[in-house]
Amino acid sequence: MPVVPTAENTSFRNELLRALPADELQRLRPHLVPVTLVVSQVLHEAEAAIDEVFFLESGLAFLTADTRDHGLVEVGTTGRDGFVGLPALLSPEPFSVHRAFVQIPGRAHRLRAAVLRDMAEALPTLRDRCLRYVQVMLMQNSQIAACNARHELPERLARWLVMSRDRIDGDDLPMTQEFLSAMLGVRRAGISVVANALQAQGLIRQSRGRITVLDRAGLEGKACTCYGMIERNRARIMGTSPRAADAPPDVGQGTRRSQ
Amino acid sequence: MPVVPTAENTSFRNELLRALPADELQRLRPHLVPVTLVVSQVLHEAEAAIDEVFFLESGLAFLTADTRDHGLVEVGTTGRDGFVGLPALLSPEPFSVHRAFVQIPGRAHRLRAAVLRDMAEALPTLRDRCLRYVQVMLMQNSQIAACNARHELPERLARWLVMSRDRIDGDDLPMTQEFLSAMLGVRRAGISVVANALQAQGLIRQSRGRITVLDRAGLEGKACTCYGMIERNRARIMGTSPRAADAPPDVGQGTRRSQ
DNA sequence: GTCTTAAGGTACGTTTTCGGACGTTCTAGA
DNA sequence: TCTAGAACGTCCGAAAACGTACCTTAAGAC
Repeated sequence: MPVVPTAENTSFRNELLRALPADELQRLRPHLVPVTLVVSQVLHEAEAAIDEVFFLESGLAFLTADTRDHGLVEVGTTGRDGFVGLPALLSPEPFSVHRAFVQIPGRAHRLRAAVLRDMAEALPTLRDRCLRYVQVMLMQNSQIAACNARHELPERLARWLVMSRDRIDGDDLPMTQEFLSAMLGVRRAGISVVANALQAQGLIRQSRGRITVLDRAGLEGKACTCYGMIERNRARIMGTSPRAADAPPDVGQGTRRSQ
Repeated sequence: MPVVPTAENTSFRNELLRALPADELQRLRPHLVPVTLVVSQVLHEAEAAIDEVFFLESGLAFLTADTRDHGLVEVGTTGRDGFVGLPALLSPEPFSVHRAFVQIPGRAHRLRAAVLRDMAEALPTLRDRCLRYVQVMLMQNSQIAACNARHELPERLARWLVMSRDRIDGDDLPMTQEFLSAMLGVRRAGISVVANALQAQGLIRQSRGRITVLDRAGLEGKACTCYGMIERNRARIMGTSPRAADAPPDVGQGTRRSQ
């Protein structure tokens, strides 16, 4: 995704922060605290107040909803394409419905929720990018809802792997079958069978607690249509080009930045 | 449904509008166009621009996501507890990912998307209430995603009926089994079996194209935990009391707010 | 090197839902 | 009043996923 680096934004890899003009970044920067994200770190506990939000630079975080009787299920994924702590933008006493935790370690910029709220008030581009990301998450959540209701495990797993792979550097996904089964809301044994099928086709390679994507395009071919829906809509909402390997050079939507 | 809108009867039934102070309402009112919502009316087409948003006064609208290969699935429900057209608040060229349509006829106030955007800029309470509702939809979407992945049809249908019932006047839900099956993403035959079981237990009564809730509390008892999660979180986000049967007083037909 | 344990492969019967079909009943319109 | 079609109840075999269990294997601790 070629974004021309300027003197101000070169240090950021987060896609929301990279989109900010120099003056906004200057206002925001003093409040950003660089932090390291470690595996299993909980960014927000479910049904707890949100004091700080996180703009990811690398690594991957998952949001899970609780069913009470049947464990947690993944409802959203955030990498450096967004930030964790959407409610900070949406209400004055923000609290997280979901549990947000780190699965793939990395770095982030931490920011007090109240500061983000104030800053979004003052900085139009920041607000625009963040609210667009809210819309992305709305879309992602609901597509996952439809996907969970309609599509079968092989397609869902493939979609999930591609989406995760898209949001990180490299092809290694450090996650166990146990973890995948929890995220998709199925049995571990089911993941085992499907993952072996994908491996037999040469699309992934499994080792213990790690899955390596060998053929991203092939894997995308196995994924359900939801992958394409999510990526296309995400690109349209954010005003960027889709990630898909075979994507045509999409004629930019309104607020396409120069490149 | 004879509602007589006298010139003085300007009080709103929409919960977002009811929460506005007099001055904000006065600013907003000239832009509100009262409209009638008829069955099957499409408020927003999927993947199309949003020109107008709708604050429902009565009736019920559903949002559906498209799976491409397996039809539409319900991902959200809006009655007079909210408004249809969230993206109007989130981006300058709003477009709807979902198809939004009317299932239960009623009335609404129509508003140009651009006007809502401008008004939300100027009117703090309006913005607050609407953004809170965005958070409610985020929460609702993701709980439905988890529910679709984990819970079985009987519980999901019960939840769905109670949630719909909560958002309208009375106990009659004008919808066919065919429709219900599409919303929940299952076969019609499955709905038939489960609905008959609920009827045998005296919780609902079915006629052609209509389901009457006979025992709301009993039906809630059959619903999965997601009902409680959604209602509790909705109340917390909006700052109102939960709708549940055992809730404290001030809950009659929906949540009454005084200003 | 050994030991411990988490991670993963596989198998069993069972339950749920599927896809499809057919017949019945009610309702709207000719 | 009659009729076509929508709405619904029911049934079938098939497929998917379930819950559970047992065993093997690899990685890390000592």
